[in-house]
Amino acid sequence: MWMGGFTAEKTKMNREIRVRFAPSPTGALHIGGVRTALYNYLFARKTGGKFLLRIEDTDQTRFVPGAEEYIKESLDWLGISPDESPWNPGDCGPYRQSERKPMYMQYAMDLIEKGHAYYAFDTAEELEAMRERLTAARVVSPQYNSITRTQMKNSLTLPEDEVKARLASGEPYVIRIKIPRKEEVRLNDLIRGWVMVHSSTLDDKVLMKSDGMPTYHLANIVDDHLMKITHVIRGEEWLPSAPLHVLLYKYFGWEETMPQFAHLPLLLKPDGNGKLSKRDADKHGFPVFPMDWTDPNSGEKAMGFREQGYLPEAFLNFLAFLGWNPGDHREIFSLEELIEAFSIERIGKSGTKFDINKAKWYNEQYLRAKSDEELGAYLMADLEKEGMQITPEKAGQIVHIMKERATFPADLWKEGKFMLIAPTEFDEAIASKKWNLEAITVLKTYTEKMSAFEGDLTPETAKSILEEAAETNGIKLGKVMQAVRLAVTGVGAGPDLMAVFSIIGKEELIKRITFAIEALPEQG
RNA sequence: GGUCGAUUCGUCUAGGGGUUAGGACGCAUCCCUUUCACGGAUGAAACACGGGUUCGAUUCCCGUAUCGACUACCA
Repeated sequence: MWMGGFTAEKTKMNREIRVRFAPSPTGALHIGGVRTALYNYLFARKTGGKFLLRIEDTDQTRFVPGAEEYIKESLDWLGISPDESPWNPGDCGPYRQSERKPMYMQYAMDLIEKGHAYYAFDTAEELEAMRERLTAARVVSPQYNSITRTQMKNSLTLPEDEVKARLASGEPYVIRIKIPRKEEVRLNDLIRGWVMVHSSTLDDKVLMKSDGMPTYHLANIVDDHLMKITHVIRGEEWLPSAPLHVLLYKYFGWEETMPQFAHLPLLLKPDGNGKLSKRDADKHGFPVFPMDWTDPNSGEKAMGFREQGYLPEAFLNFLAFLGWNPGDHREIFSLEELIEAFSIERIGKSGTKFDINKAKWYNEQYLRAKSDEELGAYLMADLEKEGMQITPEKAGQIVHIMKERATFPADLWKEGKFMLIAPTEFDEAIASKKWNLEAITVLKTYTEKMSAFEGDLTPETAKSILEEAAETNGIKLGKVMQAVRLAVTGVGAGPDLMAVFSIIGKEELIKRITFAIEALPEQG
């Protein structure tokens, strides 16, 4: 007896840590779900445990084809693939609840035998009538509970013979949990501390549906137990039903191995209030899903972070900091560093508003850290789509001067195309201010000197020739620089001009300048 | 309505009985520079309110307000 508590603790502590991510395949995986998966993954890696994925598809009416593949691909893209899953099963399969269907009824029956659950035969209409009656009587929360169940059609009110007859006749029924009238239910949440709820505020939730499938409540307890889950890390929206789950563990006699709970703060809209939704994405023009998604039923499209040009490591870093921080001032974390620094204790309690600016900033940081070779490959791929080709060397040179000003890989081409395609139009505001006789004179001299130049056009040689051209005409280089840029690029802003010249090359440079002088009328 | 939860700059947050309340994003100014960007520097910007407890509260307690989640044979 005196050792009881000790052994229980010991048993608990010696168990291998196992956590799970349990999404429903009802559509694209929401960013909040991705964060939940990430925290589960980090916790498992940090503790040397296992990260499993279980598909919660007990609602067959909400099944969406492709959703499961979407979940898998999203996690793979981010590099946080589960150790055990439907497509990579371990010893606790199956990993789809629909495939576990035969397992649940015996547990529901166990509860009935113990007197913690009962059959109910009420139709949807009868339930609706009950709610209306209660609402009319100004009952604060109309629900199927210890009081109202005495007036409903269930195995608690019906004679035993009739219950048997109804069951035998194949009449549809559900199995409900019998919530005790007076009991304090408490749980120690890893993030929120002690949460206490009185059982009188709970209702007799359905455990087995009339289609023979369990509800989430039954299935998640049975499966977590069978899959030896030690920690349930999930969204805050589950907090209100957590006491029900605690009660179920107790009634099954599984208290000793009941997982610890950690309810994550919600991801909120960037403006106003409320949970982040697809509507916000459409409204603000940023994604809330990891990847593009087209709903197979409605045809509705949603954009993804991946297709928008977010790098997986940047997205991951951003996501990790939505509700968690390492406690110091570091901001940039690789997946390995996140694992090293992660702890549930440092997850915040309050909801987190979604700020796409921060996501962009992270992307810029990671983009700049990439090598010219890697980014050059991006650029070459983009160019190929346009039917153009350049050497890896040239691609490397271009991205080298472009990456400081890009947010997404696609910007490399979008913002840098002027280096491969000559301008046909010129920024009028710059032209009217800077395109004058002095500039034209210098540019003419420059093309002459450039034609005569034999050798490597490096940023340095390009510059010294330009300086000579200005000096020859007794003009200060700074005065005409903007015009020179305009002539070659068509615009007034961009990366270091001499580096651009070196990339463009001598022949093209002369062509562009000559064209500009012909095309642009001299201003005052 | 009920139950549960949350509340530090605009946003993400650190901190915690005595601090000039720290950092990051964004914003502004300046520097660098041939422009823009990068980078650097500087600046504006916060403890929801009211009561306690205390020598002292942003920090602890209690209320209030606000916001949110949940309240299905959905998860």
